[in-house]
Amino acid sequence: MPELPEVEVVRRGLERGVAGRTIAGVTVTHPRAVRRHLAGADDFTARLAGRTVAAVRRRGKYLWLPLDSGEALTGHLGMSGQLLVVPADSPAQKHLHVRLRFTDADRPGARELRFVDQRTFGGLLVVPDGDPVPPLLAHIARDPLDPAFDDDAFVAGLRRRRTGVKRALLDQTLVSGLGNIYADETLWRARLHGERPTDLLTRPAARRLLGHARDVLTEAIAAGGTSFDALYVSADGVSGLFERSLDAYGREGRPCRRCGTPVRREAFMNRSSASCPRCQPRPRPARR
DNA sequence: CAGTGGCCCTGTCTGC
DNA sequence: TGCAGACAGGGCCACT
Repeated sequence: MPELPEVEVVRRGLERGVAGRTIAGVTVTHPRAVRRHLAGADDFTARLAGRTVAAVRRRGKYLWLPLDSGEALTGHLGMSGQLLVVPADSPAQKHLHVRLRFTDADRPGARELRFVDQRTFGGLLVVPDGDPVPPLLAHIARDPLDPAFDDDAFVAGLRRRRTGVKRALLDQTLVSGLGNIYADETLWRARLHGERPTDLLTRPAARRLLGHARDVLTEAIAAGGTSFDALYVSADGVSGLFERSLDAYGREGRPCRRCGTPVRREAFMNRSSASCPRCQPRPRPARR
């Protein structure tokens, strides 16, 4: 479940592995992987051949590779997507969908870029680049680790909404990078139930919430991300170690690390939320 | 217009 | 043993 920390770890791996290299050719073996490239797989391939990767950038959970053509190879990992930099002669992964070979492919030990995705929620496409982001991503808010993130605008935007705080944290147009794991972790640290109404949060509480989000994202990056299974690995195939630091997510029934009360699990938006019943009491039903 | 819910996918696990 | 169903869930879009 790649969220900001996992995507950032992948970005760093790609920066080391493919920045500055020139694409020799591309093979799409599963058309669904490029379904968001509306002009089709052939057009996708044609726009990449011969282009040099200038950099590797990220906003929220999106990655993009600016090219020397003024376009950008853009990708989202969805739930199970992987971008791997592996030896060009290594065996194909089970769910290998796209391969990018580089112009140094004839050199011994040459590595290529592979997009592997079991659940096919992720995908790649080529779009016009832009500053600070491709227009395609203009609706994605900055993430809390972005130096240009506007804390005051976040606090105001959060309190202006009329919804639950977890929904707001997951809304990538308000703040990007958080998914179910890090939203639950942020709420646990902030001692807030996810259904607390956003418009009733005080400014200091909203600011503390943001601080906790920043902390958990930063710590998770340092740990290499969270890997529950083999579905998330870095570009070099390494699993992250943050799972052992999780306080809420995936800890249903186990004692809260703060107060010992068993962590609860509740249905939420066709998925689930984990929280401490004592540290994070449900809001009173009566409101307004 | 903001908020909400459905849908897309496949592998793994659980229950009957 | 086998099969059906639940579950994992980010982003987009339709609907209210």
